[in-house]
This record gives sequence, structure tokens and C-alpha cells, in this order.
Amino acid sequence: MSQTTTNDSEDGTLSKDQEDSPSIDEGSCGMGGGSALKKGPWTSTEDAILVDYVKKHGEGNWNAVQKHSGLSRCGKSCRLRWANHLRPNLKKGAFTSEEEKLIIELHAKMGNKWARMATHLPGRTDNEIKNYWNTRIKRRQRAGLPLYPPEVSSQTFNEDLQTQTIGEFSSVAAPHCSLLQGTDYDIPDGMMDHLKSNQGVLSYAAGMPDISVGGMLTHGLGSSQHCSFARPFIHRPKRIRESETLFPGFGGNTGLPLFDQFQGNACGKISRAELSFSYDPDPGTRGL
DNA sequence: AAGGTCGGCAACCGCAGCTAA
DNA sequence: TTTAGCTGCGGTTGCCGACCT
Repeated sequence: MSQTTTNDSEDGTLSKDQEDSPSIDEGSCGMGGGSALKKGPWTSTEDAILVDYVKKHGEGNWNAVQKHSGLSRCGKSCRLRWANHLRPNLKKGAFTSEEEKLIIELHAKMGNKWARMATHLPGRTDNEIKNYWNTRIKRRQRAGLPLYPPEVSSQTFNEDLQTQTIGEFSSVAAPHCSLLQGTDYDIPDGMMDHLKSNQGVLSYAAGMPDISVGGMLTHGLGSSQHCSFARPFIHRPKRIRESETLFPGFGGNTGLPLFDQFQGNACGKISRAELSFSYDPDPGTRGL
């Protein structure tokens, strides 16, 4: 939209911006290469080179793109550009209401698993979904609205309970969740206090009127819904970062387990038929 | 009209998982 | 078994146009 993604000259020749590019980085992207790598917006010339390269060699082996095509872009940058903008069958434009419903539904189920969510939205990229969601969070926070419509919260919760009851992924979930389903969850007092004090601003909790943070903990964290909420407490560097986002100031070193695996299992079961809730993606803010 | 703020988007960064040597 | 390279993912930042005051 606003961003110029192809900012070279009309005739497609190498424009000035390719020479004095927004920024030249000496071997960033993790891997050095010695040669200066360009950063910033892609030009249509670069796009063409990348498309041509992928046509000839296929996707993957992104680091070879720089070597073989002469593009001054690191492999990561090429992969991202291809995945988000050049890949065929990409759907452009605003999300349809169906897609919005699906995103909300999926996020309620799996949390910030953008890539996984993208697999349920053909033609959409994880980046698009992530951007959409982040914007949505901002809007809803500003409007003081819950993140999820109540229908989504309770529906998702019930589905997951059902799912678990019939043992759809119990073989995977059990080892993790059993740790949480005992009577003594062993939640440190300080942590509990922190959770309570943050409840008002917890985006997840805010969207779950029936499942307050306290309720989550006393209710049993066995469902995938709960487990995904439990993720912020996971003892793992990456998750700690996440936890700091959701629970500022809380370090997350509680030794609670990781649920990503069975989340993935649970996530694959969503069908369009489930989207029966009445919903407004952003009540009161759509017309912003 | 000018300045400030917001919304939307593209792209970068750092980390983790996977795999081949 | 270890290690280095590659890839993918999620978080974050910066840019720019639109809108508001």
C-alpha cells in the first residue's frame, strides 16, 4: 500500500536507488560473504532477477541466489521477498470477512503461530496475517475490547475439551499436560500475583471472559487452548521472550513444559464448518 | 497549511530446528 | 557426536500515506 516496494525507474533499468541503495550491509544476514549486501526495499529489477532465478532453479538454496544471479541480497532476504511478494498464487488486497473469521478462530486455537495459520489461508503469508493481527490488537486495545469475540473463546474452549476427551491427540498431549493437571500446579505466589495484576491487560485473558487467568490455572491447563496460554511460562529462551511480551517482568523460569507439538496436531483439525459464530472482526473500529 | 498521530505494510534481526559433512 | 550451514519462524522496526487537530 503505502510502501514503495518497487522504487526503481520506470524503464526498469538499474536506477539510482540500486546504486545508492537505502543501505548496504557488509555480510549481514548471519552469513558473511564478503561482498556488500543490499538492504531495504526491493526494486522491480531485483524482483525480476529473483523471479527469473527461481524459475530456472526452483525454490530453496537461497544463499546460492546471490552467487548465481548477482543479486546483492542475502538468502534470507531473497526467501522473504519470494515468499511474501513474488510467489505465484499470492492473494493480494484486504482480508475477506471469511478470512478474518478464520484468522481469529485460528489465533484463538494456536496463538502466534503465523506460519501455521498461513497454511489455512491459501494465498496469504504469515507476514500478512501477523501484520493484520498486530494491527487488530492495537485497535482492540485502544477500544478496550476483548481480543476474541466471546463466541470464539467459548467455542474454541469447548472444541478443545471435546477434542481432548475423545483422545484425538491425547497420546501427544498427555505427557505434557499431565504435568499440569495435578492438583498442585505449583504456581509461585509471585507469579500468580503478577498474573492477576496483569489480567486487565492480558490480551489473551481479556478475550476469554469464561477463562480468566486464575480460572485457567485452577481449571486445569490440559486443553490445547489452555496449553497455548501456558506457553508464556515455558522454560526456554525463545519462549521467555514471548513471555515477557505477554507478562512483562515475568521471567518465565517455572519449568513448565512445551506444548507446541500437540498444538500443531490440534490446529490441523479446523474446518470451515466451525465458523458458525456471529462475529464482528472489529466492532466499533471497522470504520476507523 | 503545517505538524502530529495512526494505520498498514515491508523488511530486518535473532533464534531455533534440521541436516549433511 | 559434533559442528557449520541453511532454512523457517516470530518479533520488531522503520517507512510512508492518510487522517486529524
